[in-house]
Amino acid sequence: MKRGKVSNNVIRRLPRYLRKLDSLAAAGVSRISSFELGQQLGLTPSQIRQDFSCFGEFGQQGYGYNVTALRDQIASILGMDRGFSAILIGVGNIGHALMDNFCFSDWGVHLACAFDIKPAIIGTSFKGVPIHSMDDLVPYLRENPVDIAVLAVPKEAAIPVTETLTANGIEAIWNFTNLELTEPNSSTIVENVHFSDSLLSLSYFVAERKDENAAKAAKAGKQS
Amino acid sequence: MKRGKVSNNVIRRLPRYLRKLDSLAAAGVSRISSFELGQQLGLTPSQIRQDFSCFGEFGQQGYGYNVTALRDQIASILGMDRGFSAILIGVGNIGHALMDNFCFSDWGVHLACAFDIKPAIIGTSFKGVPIHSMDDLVPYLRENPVDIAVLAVPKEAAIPVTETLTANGIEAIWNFTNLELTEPNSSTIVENVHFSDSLLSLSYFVAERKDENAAKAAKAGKQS
DNA sequence: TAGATTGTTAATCGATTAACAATC
DNA sequence: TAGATTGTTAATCGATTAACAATC
Repeated sequence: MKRGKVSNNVIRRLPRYLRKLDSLAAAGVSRISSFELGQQLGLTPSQIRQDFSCFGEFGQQGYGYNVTALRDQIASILGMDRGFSAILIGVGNIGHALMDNFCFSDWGVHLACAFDIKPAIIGTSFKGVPIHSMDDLVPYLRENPVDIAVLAVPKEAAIPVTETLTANGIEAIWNFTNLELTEPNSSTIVENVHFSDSLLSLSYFVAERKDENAAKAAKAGKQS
Repeated sequence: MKRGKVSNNVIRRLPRYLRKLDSLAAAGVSRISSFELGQQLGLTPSQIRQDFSCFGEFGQQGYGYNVTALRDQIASILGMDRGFSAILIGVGNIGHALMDNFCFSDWGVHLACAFDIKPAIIGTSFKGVPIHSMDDLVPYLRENPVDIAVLAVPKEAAIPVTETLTANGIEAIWNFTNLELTEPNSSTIVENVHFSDSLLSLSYFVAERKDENAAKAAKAGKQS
């Protein structure tokens, strides 16, 4: 597959394309043009065609794109067909919520097992995923190929656990702690899910909206 | 406060600045230059100064920035000092995890109460946050100012609940469902936390890394 | 065929980086 | 004061949009 230097912006749009195409397919739509797709996603047709052209030629002149074929191409670009394996570190609230609600297999990722320190849950399994002791983490990593570690431990444990993971060959971390794990010197791939960053962005937009409304009200008051 | 058209990129960096400044303050650092801050965040000093200059002049020539003063400025820009109120809709796994782990007040947001349909938890409270019946949602919205609705319901309920919220004056939604709520025609502010998008981006980078390594290995093999 | 729509090249726009006078 | 570092203007770089020949 063609995969020259692709910008981060493009990569971040791919999952949105995938979701949209999934829902189009579910709705029985079999073909779509970049124009129509752009309408539905709030993007320009040009941008959509540019984005796809980073990876190949998936459309047909005069016709557009086959929805399921395009979906499968994007799924493949995203690595969904590679059977990546993941382990979950930390079965607290957020870890448990992931095991319970988040269907890893929908996104082509196999959640092999989880690790925790709580004796009450060690040795049990949840939805078919066994929960091991943290003591077994290093031996496990030595014997099993793991592509992605899902980090959902309390923040006190984040740094030492991360060190253990990287020291034992983990190259990608899906980080649910509020800490910035990305170290400039490390080559580990880190994807952060920072709830607080997200909430604060929202808070910014709410504040902005309120200021605008207040300004409008003040102006209207002055005129009357 | 100065707040002309600020680009989305800048807004998304603000929470990172805040976190870094918080941790610098916690470490006892009282002043920092844009150069040093850039080093620690992987940004250029120019970009940092440009970003701040969207909102005012927070530094001092020859000195740099006072860490706590700058932190407070950014907190204010993000609306953390406005006492925004939030309600949580849906106390399932993810909703419960938020109530348990996520400290809304750390980010200046007051979580007033939660709503659910499960009789077993209606009327109880968790960590001081009362859980009401969904039947009480509309009356509640009529009588209480709510800035942000945190949407953590199962995806089947997402659309009708969203309609109820917007019909009753909610202007901002923090969306934890996997659905795209952003409708082009609606003026509601929506901030999505799409776990799947995040995982798929990570998956992309892992796939890319593996391809690179494979290409390197193939090349090395050919040479030997 | 004629109409539609792609993939790609060129033009525009916006964001990042560099440079520097102002000044603490 | 001299050195350091800001805020801002100018230059560069990259991403988005527009245009269009190719072609289904």
